[in-house]
Amino acid sequence: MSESGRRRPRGPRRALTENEILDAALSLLDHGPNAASVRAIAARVGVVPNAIYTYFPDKAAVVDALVERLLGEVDHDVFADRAQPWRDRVEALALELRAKLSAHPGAVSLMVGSRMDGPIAQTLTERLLQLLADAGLDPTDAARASYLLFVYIFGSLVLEVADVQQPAPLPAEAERIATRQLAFSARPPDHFPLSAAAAATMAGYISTEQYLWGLRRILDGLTARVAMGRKSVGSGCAASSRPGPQA
Amino acid sequence: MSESGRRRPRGPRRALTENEILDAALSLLDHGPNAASVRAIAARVGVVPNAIYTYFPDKAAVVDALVERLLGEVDHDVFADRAQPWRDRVEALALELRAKLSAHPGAVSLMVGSRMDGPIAQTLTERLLQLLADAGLDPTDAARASYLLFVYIFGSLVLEVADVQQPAPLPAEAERIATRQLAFSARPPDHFPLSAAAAATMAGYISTEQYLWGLRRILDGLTARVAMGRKSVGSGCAASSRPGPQA
DNA sequence: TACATGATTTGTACGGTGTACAGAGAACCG
DNA sequence: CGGTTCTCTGTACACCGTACAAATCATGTA
Repeated sequence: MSESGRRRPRGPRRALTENEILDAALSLLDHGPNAASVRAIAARVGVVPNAIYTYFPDKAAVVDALVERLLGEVDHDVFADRAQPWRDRVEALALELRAKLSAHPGAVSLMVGSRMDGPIAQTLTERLLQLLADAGLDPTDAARASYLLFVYIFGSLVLEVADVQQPAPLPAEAERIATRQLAFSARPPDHFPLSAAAAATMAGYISTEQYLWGLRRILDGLTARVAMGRKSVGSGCAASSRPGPQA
Repeated sequence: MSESGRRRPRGPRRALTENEILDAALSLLDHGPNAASVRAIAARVGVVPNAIYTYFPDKAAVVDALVERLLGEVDHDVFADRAQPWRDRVEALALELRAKLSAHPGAVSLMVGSRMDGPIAQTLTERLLQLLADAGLDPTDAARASYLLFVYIFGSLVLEVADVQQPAPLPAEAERIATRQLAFSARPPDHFPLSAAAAATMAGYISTEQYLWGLRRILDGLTARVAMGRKSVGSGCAASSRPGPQA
């Protein structure tokens, strides 16, 4: 509606688009969270630093837009498919978010402190609420549960990228686990017997397996609440043909 | 043991202690996460900036020490009391951590990216593992559960401090809720009906009540797993492969 | 007592950051 | 055409973390 009467603005044509700037920022972020300075971005797209401020009011706006763009890349296919079991849908969303965001560790570091309340984030929230309603949660519980899931997903990501200080893209999962394994077993075992004993598991903290384990415990907690009260959500055990969580 | 043979080092007496530096940093952090620059800290304690580097190798070390100190302030009374019900102990820890850390929002922002693997953090982990063992979890599950809880507690804190961009100490909880309430209800309700309907609950996201609600769902999830015999756990039997008709 | 030693503190300096501000140039309008 | 309005450039400022060398000082030893 406000699109139709669009006329070219007064000045010269812009040399860039917002997306080119975000592209540059994103690729720079793979060299560390601090690598995406305004100057570096500008150099990357071939303008002087201050030209960036014609596209975004300040750097925070660049970060916000970047986060929105990454969120926009998540695949809604399974997540939004109300014919699928709801647990599978949550897992699909969680895995998608992790995949899309942890592919750019620097961006995750930056998004801490971002408000994440753009339209795409809102859409994701809305869909998640829908999903939880499908699962039988009343609106209040659905709202609380959506925040709980958000905290879990986001918290996992933050801790995961904090774990590696490397600028480069995250090393392979197996390698990171081995590194942590070493670090843990180097700790004095007499002072922390349980930690030492759990070293193997703890070394594997940062892994898709642990991520899903935690997510499933949360879903169990939400399910338990539904099962024992509220509506009697009839029958249909999802039983997702997934392999048992035991490794 | 290595303390006994301690002799004064060669040079002049140090003008400060590490703790004074941390005090200064902590009080500066109440004016925003960026307010605790090396220069500002130095000015606060009355030395030239570079003097700080005699006490800490770099700024990251200051942050690490600060985080350790905050963690050291948590009260272990209930948390470590094995006579108490284990859920109460977890809640006590969670509330203590939130209280101690969210009292300094700037510090929370800084601790993102900190490794949090100092001796005090280790002690907390060890105690948490002990607690979960008391709850009946086998060592592997206890390790996973401890990380899950850590993610939840830490993620909640990060999102909470990100929610207010204010430098000052966090406003009262009621006030923050009211502000969010307003912001939410300003969103177009036609595009996000569920979000709009859940606005009241969502405005209250950031609250002790929501914090405990989520924590209890997680504990429920862990408990369910213990209750039904941990090996064979299929999944919480989740229902709803067929969503109800459109809302 | 005198001196060498070594840690502490200072001063200066470098390269980096985000961004405010003034001006040059290009595209549109009347 | 002149005027308006936008984009991009150049310069500049205040701040950041910290490397480096010189100055200061309390000690251990001669």
